[in-house]
Amino acid sequence: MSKVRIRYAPSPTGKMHVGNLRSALYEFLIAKHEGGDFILRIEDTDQERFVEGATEIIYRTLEKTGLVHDEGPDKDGGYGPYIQSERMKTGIYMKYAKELIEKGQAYYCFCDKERLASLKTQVTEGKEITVYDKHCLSLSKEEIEANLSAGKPFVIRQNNPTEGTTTFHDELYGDITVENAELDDMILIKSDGYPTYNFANVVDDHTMNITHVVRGNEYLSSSPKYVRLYEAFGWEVPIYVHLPLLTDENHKKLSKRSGHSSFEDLVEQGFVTEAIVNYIALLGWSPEDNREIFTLEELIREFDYHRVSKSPAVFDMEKLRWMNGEYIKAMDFEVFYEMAEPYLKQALTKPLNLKKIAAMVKTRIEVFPDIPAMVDFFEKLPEYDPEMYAHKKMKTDKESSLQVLTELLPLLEDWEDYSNDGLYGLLSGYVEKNGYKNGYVMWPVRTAVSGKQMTPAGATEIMEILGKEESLRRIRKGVELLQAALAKGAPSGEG
RNA sequence: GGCUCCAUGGUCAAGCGGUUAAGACAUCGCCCUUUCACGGCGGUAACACGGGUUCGAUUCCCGUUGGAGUCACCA
Repeated sequence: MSKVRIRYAPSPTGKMHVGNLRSALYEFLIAKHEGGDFILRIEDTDQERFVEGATEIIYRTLEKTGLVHDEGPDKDGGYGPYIQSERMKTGIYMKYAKELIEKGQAYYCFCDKERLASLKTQVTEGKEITVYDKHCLSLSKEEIEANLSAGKPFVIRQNNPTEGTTTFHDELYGDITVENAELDDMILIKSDGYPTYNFANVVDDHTMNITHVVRGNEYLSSSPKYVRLYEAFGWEVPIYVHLPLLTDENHKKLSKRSGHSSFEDLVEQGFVTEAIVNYIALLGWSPEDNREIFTLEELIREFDYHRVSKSPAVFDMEKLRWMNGEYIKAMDFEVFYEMAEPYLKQALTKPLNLKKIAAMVKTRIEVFPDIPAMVDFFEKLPEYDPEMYAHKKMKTDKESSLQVLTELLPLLEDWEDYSNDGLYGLLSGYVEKNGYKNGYVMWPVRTAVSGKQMTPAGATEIMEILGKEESLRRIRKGVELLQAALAKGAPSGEG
């Protein structure tokens, strides 16, 4: 059997949304699992939708995610060109279209927009479809010649039979049969001379020796038409693998048009590339065991496309966040620090020990942008409600907190060792001497030095970062706050 | 609307005739704890419905219902 060759054939129309990326991933994985080649082909036959720079985004994304191609516009493997607009210049599409005309499998069509519009039928509220009526199929050879030499614009259409059925086989979905009468005479060559996706795809896949056509299942219902093209040419039909769709939480297909997030957006939102790849690999495929965390290498080894599911999968941001958190926790600290630093600096400008703070935050975030809101209290004590001092489980209230802080203040003023260990020793000594519970003391201290309900570290760790002066300042502030609150006669906490 | 595909908890999913129907995310509770988090333990929660086939259906077949995709000189 010949070597497996699978292509990823994106259109350069903007950023790569996750559905596109998932297709590329699966195509890459199947090819590599089978020891085959992964080929990049740029499908830019729609001049109107072409977006400047989009091709670069494709290269960049494939490189970042590790989906390195064996052949492509930048890596000729003997099947070039790999960009359809360049292939067109070789005249390949027109040549094959004419071959089909010779065989009676395609025909010139000179119908203008107006006539086509008259064919439109409304099927349901807001939805119109046009089924071509084969009007130009009956044109005589003389009429065609006359039109052509008069320079009349034309397209070339596929000539599908109106009786019988066509069947094609998909590796996942099995045999799919449709009535030929359902097959529209789709356009192969547009009036601007460019081929349509439908045609270029078949010609290129054949001439580039593609063995497995792997693509989204939005193509499932039009595949019989492609199969007819292969058969019309007398070419071998490739192995088809249609992938289940990725949808949003409303179960609608992910698409650029609907503004669904692209790979680049996710990276901007603080997701790690490896986590994104890992997560989308699991959307529509599962391994034999229960494992969920995979490197690309491991995916290549495990990825058996027969285990790809047939039903669509919802892209769940929550689970991606979880997985991203797992990747962050497992990350080497230096790597993590490099990525976290900009977010730390976003909230912190004072000379603080950023590495220590980074270490605190590493196991507690899911995405990097979680960082600023978690550490901003180091920079500046936020305004806070004295009610925060009351905590049921710690058995603290405003009175007890005031007492603890007041008693602690002189001890802390005399204390010089503001290391975490030193401070913890001091505080636990105080706890022990008075027969308190840890939390009874730690809670009010932590509240005073952070002014937050939630912090990424305990009281003494925070004080170590803050230093003596700032810690004392914040505790005095806490005392003031509590005195003021109690003087107002506000009811104390539940206790 | 025609055609095509799909159908296990809120989500991702295992299961491929006989199971107490896995696991993960989310959610809830408990434990641990210098709060939260992390970690540990546990709970709630699913085979869409109706017919067959079979000794026996989540699993096979048919229908119903539901959902999705597609019906362009876009890919």
